[in-house]
Amino acid sequence: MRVSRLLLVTLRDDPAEAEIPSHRLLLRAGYIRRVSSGIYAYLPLLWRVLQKVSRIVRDEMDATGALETLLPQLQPADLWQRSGRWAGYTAGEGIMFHLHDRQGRELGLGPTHEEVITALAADLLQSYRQLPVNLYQIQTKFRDEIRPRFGLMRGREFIMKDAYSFHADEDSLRQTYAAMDQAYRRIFARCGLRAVAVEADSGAIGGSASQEFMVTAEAGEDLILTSADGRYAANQERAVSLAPEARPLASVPLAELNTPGLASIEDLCKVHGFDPSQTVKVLLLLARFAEGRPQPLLVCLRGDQQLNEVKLANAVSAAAEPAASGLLEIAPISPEQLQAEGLAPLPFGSLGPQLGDGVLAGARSWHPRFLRLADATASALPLFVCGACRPDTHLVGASWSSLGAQADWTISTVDLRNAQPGDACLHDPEQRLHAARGIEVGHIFQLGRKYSQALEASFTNESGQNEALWMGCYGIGVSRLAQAAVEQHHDGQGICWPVSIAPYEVVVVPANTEDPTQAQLAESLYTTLQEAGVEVLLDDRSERAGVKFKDADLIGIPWRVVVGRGAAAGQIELVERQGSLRQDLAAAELLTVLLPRLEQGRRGLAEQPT
RNA sequence: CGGGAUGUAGCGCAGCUUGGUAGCGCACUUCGUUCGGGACGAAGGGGCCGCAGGUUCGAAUCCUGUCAUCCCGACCA
Repeated sequence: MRVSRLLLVTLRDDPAEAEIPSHRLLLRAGYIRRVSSGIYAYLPLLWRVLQKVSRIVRDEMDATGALETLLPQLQPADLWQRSGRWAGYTAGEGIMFHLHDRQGRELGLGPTHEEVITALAADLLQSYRQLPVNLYQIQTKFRDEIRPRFGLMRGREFIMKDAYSFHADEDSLRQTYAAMDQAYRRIFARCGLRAVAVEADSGAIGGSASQEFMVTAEAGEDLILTSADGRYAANQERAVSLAPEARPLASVPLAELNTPGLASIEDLCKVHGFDPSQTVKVLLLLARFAEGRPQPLLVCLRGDQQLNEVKLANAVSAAAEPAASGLLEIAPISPEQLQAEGLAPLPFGSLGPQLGDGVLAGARSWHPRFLRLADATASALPLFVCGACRPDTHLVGASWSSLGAQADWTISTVDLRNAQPGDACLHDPEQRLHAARGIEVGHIFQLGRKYSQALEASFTNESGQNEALWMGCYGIGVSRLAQAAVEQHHDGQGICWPVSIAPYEVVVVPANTEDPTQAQLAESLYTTLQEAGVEVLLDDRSERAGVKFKDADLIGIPWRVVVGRGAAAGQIELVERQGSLRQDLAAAELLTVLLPRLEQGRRGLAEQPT
């Protein structure tokens, strides 16, 4: 391709709307244009990148025996009602774009495809003989993100590869899950990305085991915690660790402490000389559901620990009354909300675990009893400091039994704390957790039978019995991956694409187009490279050399062939975008020198074939 | 949705405090010189000052409303 015909529009200044390097560079180098918040046009250069990523994804998926398909983006509401996800995905902070057709029927724009594929499986899959089967597609997904961000990183419209596998039993599911794990590692390696697999929360998708693939980069939205020995890696949402030991509280009889104006753990400890690990803090929250009444929560944590909201949401979903389903949100209870419910004000700065359900009596819409949860670090404290449930008063030397646990109320112990960098690991307390930031580019799930049961997708097993299908699902954010690659591979001059996903592999730059010798040699090398199967650009623009070099660096073409002063003597210069290689050589030797290196680059970080 | 910020030419910005009818750099067009790391000179073209009301003889500038975009939080590939 000739650069003069490429519609290459590069910007000299950083666009004000972009914050992180990859977003800035994709805009500056002419890869994307914003059409609306979270909605981008993929310009020709980016489309080539996306196609290359897709090709690698296809290649590896096909190699596992998965079948490519293409499912509708416009999906009927009733499918989602049957799976129980319509309300959660459309009401409140739901992310599904939805609309009515001319008949008044409700439709959603597919944010994911479990419902469609499962309905299809129910139709197509009858016998264990057809199993296992794994279907995948690469298409645009629509999600009305609460906050679109960072260009392609979190768009409202984005390209995703999603795969769904169906199995006769859990063991078969585990095998395909493992095969996907391996395929994903190869995909990211072939794309030239350093990615790490971490244990993950399953989120709204549901199911049991799940694993995320993170491209490590400063701008990543996720915090990942890993052990130095590499045996443990998890998203902080999910990570478990050993909390630091609590400082023991001197054994004193239960006593009240006057604490005017001390409404935070920090102030309380500062004034009275306690350590935060000697205190129990109590959070009052309200869980709202798609179905069922709001549930007040009383959550206890050791004073030095932080609440993990994902763990809390999972615990609440598991423990909520049967009538409640589709957890929408959990938020702190405010004095205004209490008033709206017709309830008396509560002493928020000095709450204790012993706060009785009586304070909820007469609530207009809420469940009249607290769901009481305590983190294990709080439950394990023999003696602690906590609020007395009266303004400006705390208790010293409290214990769970002295407060009346088991008698007037019970509290469930669950893991609710955030694991922190520096915490000891469970698998080996000598190992500490280290933090890194990551961009989630892939996520694989063992779904189990959640969707197949809801949508009645069953098959006949070997003994003639009908059984619900076992399912797995496996996603890769293709457009996000492209931007993640830029985030991981750039420098002060621009993008440094890995060869395997670069829009073009080589750019031939005649330093001076006016010089016929240079122009002719450049043309001839351009042809030679094309004939050798190389994806090559010829920068035939009548720009000065500096402009062409700057643009080549900015758009990140991995190899540059400069045809300059040495052209008359048949000498050219070969420059690698990333790294330091820069060598003069005879034009006739170009293929001999370049092709082996290109071939290596095309494999990305994947192992050499043996 | 809560908190913060910004909307002036394709991009980056100034002008707004103190109202007088819009400017700079880059990009674009033409000509000339230049030609290995974003050249120089000359001459041009391009603006509903986000939008709508209001105040005023007069509004980019003051007031009110509204829309859009970005950042921090909840969501996720």
